[in-house]
Amino acid sequence: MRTVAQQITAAPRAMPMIRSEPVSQPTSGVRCSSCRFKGVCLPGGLEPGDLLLVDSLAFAQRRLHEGEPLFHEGEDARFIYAVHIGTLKSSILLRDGRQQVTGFQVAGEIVGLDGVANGRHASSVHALEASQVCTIHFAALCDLARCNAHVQRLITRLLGREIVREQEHMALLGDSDARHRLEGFLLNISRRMRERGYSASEFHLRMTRAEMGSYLGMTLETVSRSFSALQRQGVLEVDRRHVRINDVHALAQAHGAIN
Amino acid sequence: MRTVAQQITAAPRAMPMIRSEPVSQPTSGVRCSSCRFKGVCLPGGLEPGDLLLVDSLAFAQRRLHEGEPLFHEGEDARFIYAVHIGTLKSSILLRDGRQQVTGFQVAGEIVGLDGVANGRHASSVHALEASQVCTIHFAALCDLARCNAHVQRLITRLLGREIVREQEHMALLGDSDARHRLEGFLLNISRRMRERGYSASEFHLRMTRAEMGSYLGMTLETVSRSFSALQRQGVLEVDRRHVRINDVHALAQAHGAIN
DNA sequence: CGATTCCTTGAGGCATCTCAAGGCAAGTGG
DNA sequence: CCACTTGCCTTGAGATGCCTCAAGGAATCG
Repeated sequence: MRTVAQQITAAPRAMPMIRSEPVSQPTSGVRCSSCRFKGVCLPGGLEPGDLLLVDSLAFAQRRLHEGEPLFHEGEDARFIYAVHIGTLKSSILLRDGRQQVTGFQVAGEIVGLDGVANGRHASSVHALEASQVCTIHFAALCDLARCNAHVQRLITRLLGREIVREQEHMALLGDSDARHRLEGFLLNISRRMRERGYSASEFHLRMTRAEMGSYLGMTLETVSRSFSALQRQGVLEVDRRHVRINDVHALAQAHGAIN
Repeated sequence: MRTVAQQITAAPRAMPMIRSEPVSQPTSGVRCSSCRFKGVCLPGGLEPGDLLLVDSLAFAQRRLHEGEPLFHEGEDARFIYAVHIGTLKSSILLRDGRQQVTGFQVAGEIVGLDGVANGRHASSVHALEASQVCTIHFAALCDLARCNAHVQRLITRLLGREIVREQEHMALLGDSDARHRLEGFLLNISRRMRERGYSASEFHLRMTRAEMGSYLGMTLETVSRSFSALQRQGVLEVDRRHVRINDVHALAQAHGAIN
C-alpha cells in the first residue's frame, strides 16, 4: 500500500507530465478497447476493467509518411509508440557511420523502449511505408501502474519481451549460414503475419534488400542471391518484395532441425 | 588485477557437479547499503531512504563453483540475480545445438532479466569462476515498487538498460572486421573494470577463446589470431588470459574514429 | 522520356572458417 | 616425483562463403 503523500510527491518529479502534446496532428482519443490489435499490442492479456484504465490515456495518433523518422538516436525519449498502421524500422548508428537495422515493427508492436533506461533514445525509427502510431506518454503509463498492479506487470512484460526479442535476433545472427538466416527471418515474419490474421505463406515485404541485409548481417547482394537460391530449391517464390512460401510448416521443420 | 574471487578459487578442491542441486544454502541477510557495489549495481541512483527499503529484501546469497549453472534456458524464472563476486556467462541454445554466448557479467551486474517476460528463462547462465550472487525475488521487488515510485523507476531502468546493452552487443557484432570486434570487446571490459575500481589497462579474462569467439561471432582460432595481430601491432600484450592494453585512450580513439 | 531507385547476376578477391599439428600448463595416478 | 592425460591456446595451410566491384534490367516518378 502506498500513501497519498507518496503518490503526490513521487509522481511529477521524475518527468514533467504533458499528456497529449501535439507532436504532429493529434487525432486524439484512440482507445485500446476498440482497437483490432488489442490482443497482441500493449494491453495484451489485460482484463476488461484494467483495459478501461489504459483507455483513459487516450493515445494521440501520429501519421508518418514513407521514409519519415519517428525519432532519432539521442533524442529525448518521453514517449513509446505502438504501431497502429504500417511498418517501421529501428536502427542504430555504427561507429564507422553505417546504419545497422535492429528490427522491423508491424501493427500491434511497440517501439521506443530503448529510451526508458535513461530518457534518451538509443536507436532511430523510420516508417517503411505510410504509417500511423499511438503515442504513449511513458510517465503517464507508469502513473497508472502505481494504482494498478496489472498495469505495472504490463510494463514489466513489455520490457521483458523486448529483451527476449533482441536475444532471438542475436540467435538469428548467430547462424553461420546466410541462407539459413534469411529463412529464419522469413519464418519470423510469417509468424507475425499469422498472429495478425494475415496469410502466413504469402506476404509483401516492406523493406529493401539492403535493409534486410543489415538486419541479417549480410550484404544486399547476398540477400538477393539467397532469395534466388531458395526459389531454385523450390522453397518459395519471390517477385521483388512479394514472397510466397510454398510450405511454411515444412520450412519451419527443416529450419529447426537441420543445420 | 587481483580480485577477491581469485582468493576463493584456490581453496576448495574440484568436486563433481550435479546439475540441479543447489550447492549453497542461503547465507541470508546481505544488504545493499553495506555492499561495495551499491553504486553500480541494482540500487544505483537510489536515495538512502529508498535504499533501506531495498535492504528489507535481505537477499540470500548463492555460491557457484567454476562451471556451475545458475539456471537453464526454459526453467522457471522467479528470481533475478546480482553478481556479488566472480564472473558469469549467459548463453542461448541455437537451433543447430551450438551454444551462443550472449554476455559476460561481473560484480555489480544483473542476470536473469530475460525471464520476466513470461516467467521462463530464455537463456542459461553459468559461472566462469567461483562466484557468488544475490538472489532477488522479482515479485517481492515488484511489491516494493507498488509502495515506492523510485523503486518502480528502478525496475524500469534495470530492464531498459538491459535492452540498451543488447543493442550495444548487436552494434559490436555489426562490425565487419574481426579484429575490430575484439577491440570493441576489450574496450568494453576495460570500461567495466575501471567503473569497479580496477585497472582499465590490465586485466584477467575469465572466459576461453571459444567463449569470446561465440560472443563476438567468430571462431576461437580467429580470436587467437586477432590477439596475436593486436600484439604484433603493439596495441596490447597478451599472455594466455592476461591482457595489458598499452594505451587504452589511444585505442578507444582509434577504435571510435577509424573504420 | 530521362532520372532514379531497387534488384539481379557475374567475376574475382579475400577474410574467415576448417582441419590439423603441436606446445604449454595444470591436474592425475602410479 | 614423474609419466600421462586433459584442456586450452597458437599457428599453418588450404578451402570457401561472402564481399566487392561492376554491369544491366525493371519498375516508378516527375
